[in-house]
Amino acid sequence: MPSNAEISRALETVVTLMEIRGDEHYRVLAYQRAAESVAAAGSPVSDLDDPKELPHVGETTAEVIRDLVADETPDILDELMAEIPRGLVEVTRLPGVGPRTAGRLWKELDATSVEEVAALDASDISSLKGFGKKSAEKIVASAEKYNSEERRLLIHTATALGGKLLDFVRNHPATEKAGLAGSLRRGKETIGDLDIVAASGDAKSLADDFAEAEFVTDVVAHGETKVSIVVDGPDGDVDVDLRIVAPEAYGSLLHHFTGSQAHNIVLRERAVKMDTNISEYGLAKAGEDEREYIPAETEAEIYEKLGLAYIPPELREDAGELEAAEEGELPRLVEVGDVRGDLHVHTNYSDGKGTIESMAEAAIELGYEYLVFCDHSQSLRVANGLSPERLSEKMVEVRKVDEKYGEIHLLCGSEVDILKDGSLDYEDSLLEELDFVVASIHTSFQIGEEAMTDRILRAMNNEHVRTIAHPTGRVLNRREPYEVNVSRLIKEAAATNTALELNSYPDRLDLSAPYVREAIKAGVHITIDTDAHDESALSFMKYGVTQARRAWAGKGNVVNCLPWGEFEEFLKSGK
DNA sequence: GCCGTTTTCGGCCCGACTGTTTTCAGTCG
Repeated sequence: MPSNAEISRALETVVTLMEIRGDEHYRVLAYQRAAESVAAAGSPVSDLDDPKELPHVGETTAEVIRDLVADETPDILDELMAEIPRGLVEVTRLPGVGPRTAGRLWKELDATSVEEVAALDASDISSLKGFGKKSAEKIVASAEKYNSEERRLLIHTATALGGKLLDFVRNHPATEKAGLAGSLRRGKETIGDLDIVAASGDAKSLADDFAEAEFVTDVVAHGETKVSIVVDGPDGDVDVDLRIVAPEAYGSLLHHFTGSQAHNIVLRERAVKMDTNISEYGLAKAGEDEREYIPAETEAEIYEKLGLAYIPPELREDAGELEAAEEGELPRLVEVGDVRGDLHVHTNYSDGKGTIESMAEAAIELGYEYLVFCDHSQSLRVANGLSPERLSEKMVEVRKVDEKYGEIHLLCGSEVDILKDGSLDYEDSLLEELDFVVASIHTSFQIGEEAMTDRILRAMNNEHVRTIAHPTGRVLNRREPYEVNVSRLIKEAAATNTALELNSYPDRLDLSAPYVREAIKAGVHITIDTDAHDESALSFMKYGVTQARRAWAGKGNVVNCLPWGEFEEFLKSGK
């Protein structure tokens, strides 16, 4: 069954091919919005009775989605692919090349792929009407260095890089206020490019100095209020946009550049109905020729003027947040400060670097009330998994160290492997002695969706298993999730009172936010764990919390937000 | 192609920057 992401990507392909063909703008836009709706949907569209339940999906796009769900090629896609070379989709990804340009390169110069564009002579392109020498050379050069491997920044890398660039902007004498916006501020698990917004009475001097800063490797655009540059990231080029407005419009700009685009569009459509236009400069009375914007210094003013509760950045995806804000039904989102403990950390008993003491002391520093040590189980040799004997020894040591610290409760658990047949890597009698059991998969990934799903369901039905760690096994930028039916996992988790983990490691963040949202709707509890293998990784908790916020989670949905007394009850009461 | 607090037809968010242009189309977010 194709995932929402796969369905959305297929719709995006339809969009690009239609654009190249030159279809009517609003028809293309309709498919674009359908693609975004699918991507933002809180549960698999394959589970819906009718895709038309999604916003911006009508009868025509619903039929396309039905075909995609059934793994069939929709007529529109068949038709487009017969007409337009598929390779042109990739050509439109070249910087500065859009569907129009790609279409002309194909029709007038017979180039149907990035490779063929790279092989063109710049003079051939510049001989076409409307192209000059400069743009021709740019197109060929970007095709030559094009790398099809799209690597997005992981959230901790983007946070660090964005912080460094933001420091430069904040330290500039012309800057009054500045911040990070875009998908990083919305907390998306991976980030394509960085957006920085600034308030200044002297935009030009800030823009000029930013374009000439030492970290800049290329200047893509450089105007009075907007600068686009390229910097060196850990995995190659990273695009960065800086946008500057007057201080009194800072809230308007921050909102505009935080997005998402889809959120901004529905918000602005709402504003138009209220006779108001919204832009990065403020709010204006609709219909005026010369719009006079009344700037908003804070984002809150914008929502207030539209009769909406303030919508946190993590929710701005056009996924029902406007309706909830209107009804006053936005959840109070979980915060890092709500977290009382970490239920999944490793020590040097298995493959961690820290000791029981050093991890405990780091957890005390964070103000936690409890910490659960979950080292690997015996069959996971590569991670130095614990034999039953060593696990018993560890249990004794944890109890001993626990007495040493009055500030925190130390518990002994295990991250027990779910074996290929769904049985667990320790006997029940041993699991029973543990305070907390996390179960997860580290081997035999390729057994197919049916077998994988059954395997995990069986583990959930073990009375000692309290949560399933990194339930889909994805490693961002490195490994796709194994094939598994997450909706079935969620239903069984609800039925067996098993929690699901939101693993905070920046390259996992698994479960992903849309699934966590589905789980919460089904009444499943979430554990937000760091899976820390050393003391410093305990701080990854903030990334897990951010994803939980994107999933509309409040602290009531998160097991490890329980204060110690209630968590102790939770442990004792069993499943 | 989608959608409805004037509408089942006629609208559809808003603006910056570039290159090649004498007024704007294309791209991007």
